[in-house]
Amino acid sequence: MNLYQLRYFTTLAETNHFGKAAEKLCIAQPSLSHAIAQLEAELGVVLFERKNRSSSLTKEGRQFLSYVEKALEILDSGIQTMERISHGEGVIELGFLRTLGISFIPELAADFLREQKDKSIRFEFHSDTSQPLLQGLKEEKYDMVFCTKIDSEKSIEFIPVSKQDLVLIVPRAHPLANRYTVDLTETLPYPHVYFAENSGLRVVIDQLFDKIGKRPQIAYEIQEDQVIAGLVAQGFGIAVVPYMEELLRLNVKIIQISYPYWERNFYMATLKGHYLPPAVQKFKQFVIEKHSL
Amino acid sequence: MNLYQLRYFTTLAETNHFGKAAEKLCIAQPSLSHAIAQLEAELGVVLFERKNRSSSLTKEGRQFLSYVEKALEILDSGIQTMERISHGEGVIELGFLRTLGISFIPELAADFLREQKDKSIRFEFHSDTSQPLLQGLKEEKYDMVFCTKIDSEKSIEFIPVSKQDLVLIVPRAHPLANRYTVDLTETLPYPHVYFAENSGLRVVIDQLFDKIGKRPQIAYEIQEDQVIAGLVAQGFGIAVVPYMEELLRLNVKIIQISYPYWERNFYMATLKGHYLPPAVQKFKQFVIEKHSL
DNA sequence: TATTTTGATAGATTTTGTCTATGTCGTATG
DNA sequence: CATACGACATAGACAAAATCTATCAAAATA
Repeated sequence: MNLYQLRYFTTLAETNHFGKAAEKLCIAQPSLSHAIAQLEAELGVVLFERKNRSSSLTKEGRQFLSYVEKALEILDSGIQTMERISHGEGVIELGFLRTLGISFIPELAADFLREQKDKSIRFEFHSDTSQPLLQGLKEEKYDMVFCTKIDSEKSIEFIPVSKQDLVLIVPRAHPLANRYTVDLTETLPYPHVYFAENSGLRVVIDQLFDKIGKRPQIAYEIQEDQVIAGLVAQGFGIAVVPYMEELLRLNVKIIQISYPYWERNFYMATLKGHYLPPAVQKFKQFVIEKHSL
Repeated sequence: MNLYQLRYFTTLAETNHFGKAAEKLCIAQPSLSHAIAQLEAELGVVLFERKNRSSSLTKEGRQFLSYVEKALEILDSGIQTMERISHGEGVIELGFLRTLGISFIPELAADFLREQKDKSIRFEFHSDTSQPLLQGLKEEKYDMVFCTKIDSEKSIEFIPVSKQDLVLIVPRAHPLANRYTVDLTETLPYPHVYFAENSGLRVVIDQLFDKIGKRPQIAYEIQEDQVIAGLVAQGFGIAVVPYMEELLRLNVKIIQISYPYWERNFYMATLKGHYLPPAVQKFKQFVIEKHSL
């Protein structure tokens, strides 16, 4: 049994006429006769009543038709879906760090969509910390994630796309406010608004202070970097935070940290050697060409 | 696209290994590779991730698989149904006159089923009058009907299978009770229990009385011949009814009608030159061989 | 009875599914 | 580090089958 026979069958069932159906199918009439005869032989059932003026489905033919129509309908919608995907349509499951969700990812996605006029690509956005993101990537929950690098992951391809410095922010009226750079040791006399335990950056900043062998006084512990910045602006303390555009709009002074040096790199991560759906492949190419460092 | 490719696809999706799947499918491994490659080319989508140790479905592959599995399941159940029908299984839609439903049809069906040990043939029974039965036959509502003949129906094949006499029944204590035959004229002095207007036999018996130029006195009008017989047994009148076995068990005397002569023939009717499902064909053959007159 | 219509049949041709043999790539192994 | 092996792809030959054109047979129409 073959698909084309089933397609011929449904067409013939519509027209009830071998000649007309063959014409509709763009084949010769004997081909259709042959195909239907073969189908009937295989099923052991007569599907059409060949009458003098026209043909018509038998009882079994009608019964079989209902199965075939349903099956073909499902199959065709599957084929259609695949063809849409192959033409670049599709959903890109994007994972990223919360920090990147503020401006980098939205701008990147918007840029990409602007360039892809006719294609209908949708993004699904998922923010999390690096560990779960990479786990999700390996489980194919995400097509692509933007996060920090973990060197032990041999099966993942990392392409650098963005970096972020850590800066000190202080209220405008603070003693350190007119400095351009500071050594982290100089911040120790002042109470800090600090990242909370469960925040991704807590570990990083702890390590930074470990390099100078001291920990700061902690006035408040907060998860969100934006909240930290807000508290600093209101004079609740000083803080080490990743640089973000938003800081410029707040009532804080931004000061470079001269020592210890630290730079945080962000990477686009995909499974190494793994097939990427066309839409994802396009997006990856776009990021490499326009936004990689 | 071909059916076999879809079947290969589902098998490969189960094993995730070209070699193993090919073995399961009883084909060579390159054939499978070729078939899948062709499917992928046609859909424009990569369905399998070929990895070093084993293969696995891509995201699109999983999506397509769900469609294909559903479609094949429906198609296969359709094929199975057809194959069962071709092996003689099936439902026979049987239409017949109510009269025949008392003993003739049940006995015929039981005889047939007794002879068809392993086959699972079921009957659907529908009783009606001749006109609607033949109409239903032409509309393929019934596969076969048992009724009286209508000569104008050129598209229907009638095969005689049973006949039935009209007899006079009277209560045991009736003046006519010890007669063996009567002329219908002799029944006119006595009140009749008569078939109602909408009964199939009313016309027939009216015509019978028209032959002697008179109509009887009507005491009661009833549709069902068995109810008529019951009323006669209880002394409500006399009646002309078709002969049935049941009459022997009632408290009535059965008397032949010597004049006018009348005989009612019953026929098995099928659409002329029309394809019959195997189960129906078998039953028709059985009736012709064992029960036709 | 001749003609038209409809579908089946026959034989040639082309397509395509399947096979065997071999190649390539990447991983394990000595 | 080279070799062997496992897993899939590729190439070319062969066989099966789907399509075509031409023709036939049966039934209905004129």
